[in-house]
Amino acid sequence: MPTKWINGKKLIDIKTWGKHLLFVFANGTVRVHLGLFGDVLVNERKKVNRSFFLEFAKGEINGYVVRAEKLKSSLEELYDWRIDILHEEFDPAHVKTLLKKQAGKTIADVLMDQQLFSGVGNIIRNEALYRAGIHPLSITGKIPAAKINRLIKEVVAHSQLFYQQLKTTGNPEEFGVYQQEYAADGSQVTMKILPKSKRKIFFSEHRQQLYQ
DNA sequence: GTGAATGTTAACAG
DNA sequence: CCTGTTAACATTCA
Repeated sequence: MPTKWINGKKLIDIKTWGKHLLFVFANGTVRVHLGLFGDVLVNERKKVNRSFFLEFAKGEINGYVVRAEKLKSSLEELYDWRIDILHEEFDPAHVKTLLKKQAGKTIADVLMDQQLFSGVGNIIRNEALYRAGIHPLSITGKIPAAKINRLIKEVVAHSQLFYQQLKTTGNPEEFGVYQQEYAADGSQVTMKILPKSKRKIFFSEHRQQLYQ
């Protein structure tokens, strides 16, 4: 990534939007995405080459196996914080209006759509659906409103929990359904590989209702 | 050594 | 042109 434009500029702010990590400078913003294997370390280095770094008078930020690029437009233009599941501006009502346009898709696909639920990944998808009692292959438009409300609540609650666990212990606690043989309630877990994304979904036939 | 894993996107096929 | 599929990226752990 060309970094000349940052040289000598002051880092004003660090923001996040879903899985995007944003370093804000007066003359532009750098977006860093960790993908599957990425790491960002502060005042620490690994042996392998950094794919991104910021060096300050005191201290440095190092990115490994990350994609970094300068944003082509302003933050306001690119990011709507009403759909960022960990942001204070997260707006369930707004998300629900967006959901109406996705009525025909499965809820598993919709949950991973970063333009609806920015920040949801495969673990949170599986865990939130289990907690909400919704089968991942349910058709979004067929799910009762109360269940959708519950799901949105669980998405936020689980991502907050996940974040706290990673922050304190560095590891997620035991999952309720993800990569489990038996779910938290003791019921048998089924695993399926989604056709398009090839990602694995885990669910309990017993506890998660299929709406179709 | 093998395979799979918290993700996204470019390239390609039809 | 639109939709869907595959490959690529490159690391760590079991």
